[in-house]
Amino acid sequence: MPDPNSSGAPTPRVRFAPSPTGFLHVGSARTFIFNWLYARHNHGTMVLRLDDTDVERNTDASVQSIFEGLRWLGLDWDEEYKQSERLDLHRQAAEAIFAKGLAYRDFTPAHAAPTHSEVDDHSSSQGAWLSNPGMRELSREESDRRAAAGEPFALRYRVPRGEGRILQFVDGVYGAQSKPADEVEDFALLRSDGMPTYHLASCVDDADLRISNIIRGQDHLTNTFKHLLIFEGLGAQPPHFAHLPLLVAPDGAKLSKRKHGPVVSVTTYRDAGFLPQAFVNFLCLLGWSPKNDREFLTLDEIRDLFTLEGVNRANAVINFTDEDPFDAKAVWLNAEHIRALPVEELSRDLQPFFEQAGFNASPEKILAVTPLIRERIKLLRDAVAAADFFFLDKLAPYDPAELIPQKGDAALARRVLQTALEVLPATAFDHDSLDKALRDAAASLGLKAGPMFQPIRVAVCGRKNAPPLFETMVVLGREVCLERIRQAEQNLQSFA
RNA sequence: GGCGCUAUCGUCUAGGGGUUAGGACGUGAGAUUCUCAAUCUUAAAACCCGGGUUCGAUUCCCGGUAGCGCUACCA
Repeated sequence: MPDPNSSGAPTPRVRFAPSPTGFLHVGSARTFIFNWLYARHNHGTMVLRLDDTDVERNTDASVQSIFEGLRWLGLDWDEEYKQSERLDLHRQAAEAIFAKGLAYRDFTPAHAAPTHSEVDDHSSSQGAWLSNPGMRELSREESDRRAAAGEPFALRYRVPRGEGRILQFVDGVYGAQSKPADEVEDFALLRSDGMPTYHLASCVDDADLRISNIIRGQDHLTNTFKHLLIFEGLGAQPPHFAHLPLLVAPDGAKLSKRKHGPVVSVTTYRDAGFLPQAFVNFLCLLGWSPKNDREFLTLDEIRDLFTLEGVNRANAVINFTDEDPFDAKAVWLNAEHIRALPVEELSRDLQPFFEQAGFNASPEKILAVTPLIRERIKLLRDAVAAADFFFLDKLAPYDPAELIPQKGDAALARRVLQTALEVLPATAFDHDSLDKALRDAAASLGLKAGPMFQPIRVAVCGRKNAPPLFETMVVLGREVCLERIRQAEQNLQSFA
């Protein structure tokens, strides 16, 4: 294994190991991002591993969705594995642990063991469940005999008892962690159908793939003690662990598809017109800080600044409501990234949104429109509503009263439009010429800019709020502008 | 129930034994422009509670409370 570093220090290997039981979750995406940042910051290797040992819940659609999400984020990885293709390895490992006497067969029928809720119900019961009665003590002979007879069993780790053994590790985020082995239950390694559990498969693969740093959600913090035991059973050096604070909903609950809907899926952000770099920027700021008051950051900057020391320990709330599904800060960051994008690039990103809206939008036209709307949109999809009048052949119907400026009446509005109609045919359609011609016209009418431009703006755009008038007229062209102003003038006639 | 983790403005966070507790989003007010947006200025807004330690705690320690996690033959 060649080391690209000249320093001689081993290069870290990290992994992102999603289980394909649903779409790519924003929490998973963040875990992926943090792993990526750690890997790339340290010139290490990023491994993607599909943890698909739960045959019941895995789906191909989910695998597709996860890849789709990851590809959208624009972050790469170096190696790729599927846990389901490594079953033999897991079983061999289980066999080896069993052979060392570090695991035992538990013939208790599945579901016969007390569940969590049952333990809760029996408020009289003290402490945690540690093992099923009798199973740990079964003699090897009897165990072998029952197994040979075909009786189903789960394989459980024989957690050291009564030795006063303290399990410990130093977490990259949470610091020194320790727990008496006596408080760790005899967790399962193999299910009664012979399939490895998450704990086993995960550790075996981490060991086999020589993962040096495990960066994952804090929900695994206490599981780590079990994992330490498995690595020990494997005779492998445990990797370094770092746990990330969880992303939670505004009500403090863990994000879930069932409870919170599509806002937990990264494709929802993509479809709404988030830029991947903005989304990544936002997610990084949830639980991590560069500690220098900077918030708008490029991927390169984040990668350079990223350290585990900058990771926070408290859960982070991602804000959303039914009316407003996106965190305001995410939206703001997106607007910032939109404005930071070169016009050509932004206009390319906008194309699919215009197409989806059914507009006849050529790349040239979009390129011309982009600078006019780029400061007026927060999400890419906002462009459709912001720029519709550039692409529509016929303006959507609007209230002619809109044409009348603040302090004025229909007669004034008509005079403005008529004047524009007289002046425009002889005016060159560039910014400066329009500016001069229209301002001169306003002066001749004894009007200020506001009352002069407003009727024209509404006539041309079909609404009061729009991009700057002259730029807009240039893009629209003389014919369209004249036509729309004529139309507006007529609307006003019938209105008065 | 047991074990663990966490606790600074509404939210994301910086800070740390003595600070006017800093920044950002959002919100209010104002400035500016042909509207909107952007931009600028500005305002309101926080150290969970109780005990220690200390000359002095928001910061360190302990306890409480709350939230979250684990406590599955889910991951």
